[in-house]
Amino acid sequence: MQNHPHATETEALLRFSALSQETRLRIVRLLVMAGHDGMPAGAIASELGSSDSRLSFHLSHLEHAGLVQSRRDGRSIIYSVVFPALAALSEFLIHDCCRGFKENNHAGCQPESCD
Amino acid sequence: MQNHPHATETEALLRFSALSQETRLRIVRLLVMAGHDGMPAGAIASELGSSDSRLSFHLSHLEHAGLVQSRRDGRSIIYSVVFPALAALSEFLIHDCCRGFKENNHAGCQPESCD
DNA sequence: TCAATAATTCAATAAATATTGAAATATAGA
DNA sequence: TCTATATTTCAATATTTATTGAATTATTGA
Repeated sequence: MQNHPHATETEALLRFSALSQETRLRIVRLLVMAGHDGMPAGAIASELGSSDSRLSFHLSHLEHAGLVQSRRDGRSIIYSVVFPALAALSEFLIHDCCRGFKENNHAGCQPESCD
Repeated sequence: MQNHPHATETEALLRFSALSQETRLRIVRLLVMAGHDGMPAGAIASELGSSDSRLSFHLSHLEHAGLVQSRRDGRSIIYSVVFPALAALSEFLIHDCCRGFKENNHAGCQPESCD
């Protein structure tokens, strides 16, 4: 991963791009629910009704973007979500919210806070 | 906008897709900093060093996705960010975090919270 | 080692998205 | 009304991204 508390622009682009595809967005949401245990690729495929090769393509896309990680367990490859990457993504978006007037409250920046 | 506290999947896809382009991501970040005052299209274009027609294309893409809104002020069209749409996007991602065990703490779901 | 299971890779094709510059629309002020 | 300013629209082209199914790699247990 990274040292930075905020993702770089390139990372953020890669990650938003990864999330902008139906199957991949569903994978991430499924894995968020699965928590740190994760799920084997095959289970994700059958849950989402996708072919193995299609899933594999999307999983490696997500992994390349740093949004999910994988580990082998026997014949299965278990995928799980990288929570800090998701958190960094919202941070990146709301960075310096409203001209930085609320510098200590980025994550919670609300429209009414910006008056 | 919407009644739902969480964006629908279709909305989320549209929004992530809108954010997965360099110029558009920069526009959103610029507008987040500008706060509720917003910025005229031309000022955004010169700030980002983009042609007018390119900016216009990306701004209408963002507006269609519900991430920015526009109002006319004289000859200028002022764009500003739709903060609730940004907030709903992270909510959508982290929805039912870790099998919903932490149902009252979605936004703050951390990897170590999921054990 | 052999057969079965789990997942990935590859190449061809299909589909979606971005860029460019010229033309069009809308507003403001002289 | 005329001209300048601000922005959008359009069509052609270029680029990126997704899908499919067959072939490949890796692991397990008999």
